[in-house]
Amino acid sequence: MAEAGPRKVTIFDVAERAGVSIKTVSRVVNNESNVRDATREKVLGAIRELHYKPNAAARELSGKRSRLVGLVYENAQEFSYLKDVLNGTLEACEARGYSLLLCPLALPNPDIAARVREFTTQARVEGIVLPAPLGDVPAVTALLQQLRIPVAAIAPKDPEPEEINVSCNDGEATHSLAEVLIEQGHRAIGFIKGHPDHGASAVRFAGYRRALERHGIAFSAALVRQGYFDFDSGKTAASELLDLAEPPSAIVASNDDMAAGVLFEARERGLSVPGDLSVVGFDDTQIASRLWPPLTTVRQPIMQMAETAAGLLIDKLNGEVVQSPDEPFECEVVIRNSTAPVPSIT
Amino acid sequence: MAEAGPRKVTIFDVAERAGVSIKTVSRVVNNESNVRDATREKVLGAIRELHYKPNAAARELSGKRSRLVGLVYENAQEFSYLKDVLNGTLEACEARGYSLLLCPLALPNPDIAARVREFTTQARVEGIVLPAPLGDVPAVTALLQQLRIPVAAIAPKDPEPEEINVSCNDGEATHSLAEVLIEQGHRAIGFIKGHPDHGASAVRFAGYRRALERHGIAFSAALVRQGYFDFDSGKTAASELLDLAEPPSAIVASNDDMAAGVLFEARERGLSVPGDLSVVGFDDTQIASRLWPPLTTVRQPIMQMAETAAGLLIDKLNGEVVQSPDEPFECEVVIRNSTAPVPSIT
DNA sequence: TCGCGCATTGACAGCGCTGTCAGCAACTTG
DNA sequence: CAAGTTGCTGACAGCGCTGTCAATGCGCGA
Repeated sequence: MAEAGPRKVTIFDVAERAGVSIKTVSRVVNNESNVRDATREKVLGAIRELHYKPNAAARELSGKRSRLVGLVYENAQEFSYLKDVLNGTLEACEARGYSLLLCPLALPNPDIAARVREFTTQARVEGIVLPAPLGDVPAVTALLQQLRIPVAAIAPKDPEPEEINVSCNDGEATHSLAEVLIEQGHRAIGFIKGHPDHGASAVRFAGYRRALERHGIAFSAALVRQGYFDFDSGKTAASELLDLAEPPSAIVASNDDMAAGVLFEARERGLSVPGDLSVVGFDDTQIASRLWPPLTTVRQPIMQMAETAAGLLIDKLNGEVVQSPDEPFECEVVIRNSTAPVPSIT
Repeated sequence: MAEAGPRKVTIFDVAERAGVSIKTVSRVVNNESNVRDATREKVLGAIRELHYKPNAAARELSGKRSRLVGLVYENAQEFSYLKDVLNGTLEACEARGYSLLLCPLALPNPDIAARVREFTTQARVEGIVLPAPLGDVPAVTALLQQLRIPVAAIAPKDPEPEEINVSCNDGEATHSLAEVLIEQGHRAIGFIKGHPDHGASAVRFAGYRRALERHGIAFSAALVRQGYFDFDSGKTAASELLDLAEPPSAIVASNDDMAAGVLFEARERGLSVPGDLSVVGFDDTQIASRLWPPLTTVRQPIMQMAETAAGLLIDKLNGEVVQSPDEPFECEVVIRNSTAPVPSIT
C-alpha cells in the first residue's frame, strides 16, 4: 500500500522498453498493419511486462474516438427485458474494449429529441443501441440519422436498411402458441394486442390470425382487445373479454405482464385457470414462472440479440463492413400450466 | 444536414468571444473562485451564445479527473431492486455532470477482486457505488480501500466509517410487518431469513424477534428457516414450515421473491391465502402487486437511497466534506390482501 | 507617498496519445 | 542501371483542456 504507486505506465515507457518509437507502439496497440512480426512481438512483450494500458482520454482527445456506445431505453418498460438487453450489450462492449453509457427515456415525452441530442453530444457516444420500441420512434431515429450516429436497433417494426437490425421470429412463435390452444380444442380464443407503437405488436397479432386461419377458425374482431404491454391494460382487456355474452375459453396476451393481468382478473372473478380459462403470455419474463399457475409463454433470446446488435455496431464503428443477420433469431415456446383442454370437451 | 457542421466550439472560441484568456474560461466552467462577477457573466454569456460544451477527454487528460463513477452490482439479483438503484444513481450523476459505468458481477466468484480491479483501472472511475450486498464483500471493499477509491455503500451490514453509507430502517419495518400479523391474531408466525451475506437479513430477522417479544409471544426456532432471497428458497422453506406438525398460520418472508415462493407452495398444496395462511413479503417489487393475492409488504425508498449515496459520493469526489445521513431512510408498510385474521379466530 | 498584500487574470507547458508525412531499405520494372 | 514502388519506421505537431506561476492592478496602512 505505497503512498504513491509507481508512475502510470505510458506509451513512452513501452517504446523505450521495446526499443522502438511511440508511433510503432501505437500501431501495435491499434492493430494496424505495416508492422513487422518481430517488431510486433517485441512491443507486445513490453506491453505485457509493463502492464501497459492505453490512456483512454488521450486516445480520444487525439484520435477522435471515444470508444463509447450508448443504450437509449424506455425507462418505464418491463425491466426484465431491459436486463437482458443490458447484459447482452455490456458483454459485446466488454469484448471489444468499449464502454457503455445509459440514457433512460421517459415516454411519451415531447422532448425526447432534445434529450437524445444532449446525450449524444454530452456523452460523445459513437453509436447507439436502440431496443424496441425506440427503433420505431421517428423523433429518435430521424435525429440520429441526421447526427450521422450509427444505430443498432433491436426488433424494430420498420428496419432502416442502412442500419443494423436484429429481430426474432415472434410472429411464428405466436402462431405456435395459438396452435397449442387450438390443439387443445379451444375455438373461441381471445387476443390482447401489444402497444401499438411496438413493432412486435402487429407481428404477434398477425401470427395469431394466421394460426386461426390455418385451422379454419373464423376470426372475430370481438375477441380482440387493444393492450399496452402493461399489467393494467391486460387486466382491463380480460375483464372486457370475460364480460362478453360468449366469452373466450382461452386468451392470448401479447406479453407476460398483460397475461399476469388476465390471471389476476380471472382470480377476482373466481375463475380457475386453466380449468375455466386458458391463458398464454409472451417473453418468459421472471414473473411468468412465479405466477400461479405458471404461464405458458414464449422465450425470446433477447440477450443474444442485444449482444449481436451491439457487437455488429461496434464492428461497424471500427470500420468493418457489417450487415444485419439474414435470419431472425429463434423463439422457443415454453409450455407450463396455464393451458388445458377446453372445459366442454373434457 | 451540412456535410461537415461548423467546427467544434472550443475554449479558445469562448475566450475570444468573451475577451478573456482561456484560463479564465476554464475557471468559470469549473466554478472556481477568484473571478470577478462581471467577468464571469461575460464568459457565461459567451458560453451560452456559442453552445460551448467542454471536451471531456481533454479535461480528463489534463486534469486527471474522469468524471466517471462506477456501479458494481450483483447481476443475479432481483432486477427491480437494481432498476431503482440504477435510476437513482443515474439521476445523481446527471445532475452533477458525471457519467456512470456498469460492472456486473457474477457471485459467488473467486475472481471478483481481479474483475473489480480491472474495472477500476480500465474504466478509470473516480468512485464506486456499492449496492447491497456488495458493501459487505470483503474482497471488494478491501480492494477498493487499498486502491483508495471512494465508495458509497447502500445498506451495508458493517458500514465503513470513512466511507459514505445510506441505509433504511428495515428492522423497524419488519417489526411493523410482524405486528400486522400479530394484531390479526396470529401466534405461530413462520419466518424465512434472507441471504446470510446480506446485511439486511439479520436486521430483518431481529425486527421479527423484537415484535414477538414485545407482544409476549415465545420465539420458536422451529418456525425459522434459512432462505436466500430467491423464489426457490422461499418455496422450499415454506414447504418445510407447512410440513410441521403444528404449522404456522402466517409466514414472514424476508423479501417478495421468497414470498412469491411461499404463495406458490401454498397453491400447490391447495391452501388458500390468506384464508388458510397469511403471507407477507418485503421490498414491494413489481411482482408483489401482481400475484394473487397481492402481497402485504414493505416499500423501501431504494431510488432515493441510491441517489443520495451517489450524490454524496460525487460531492466527495469534488472535494466537498460530506457525511453519511444521520437518520436511516423510512420504509413504508403496504397492506394488501395476503394477510387476514387467523382462521380459528374467525 | 511608498510598499505590501490580496484579488484577479493570463502565458505557457504539458497530459498521453494518434495523424501526417518524411525517411529509408529492399524490391520491381523497363 | 535509373526510376519508381512497396513495406516499415520514426519525428513531430497537435487534440482541448488544467496546473503552475508570474504579472497586473488596487486598496490600505505607515
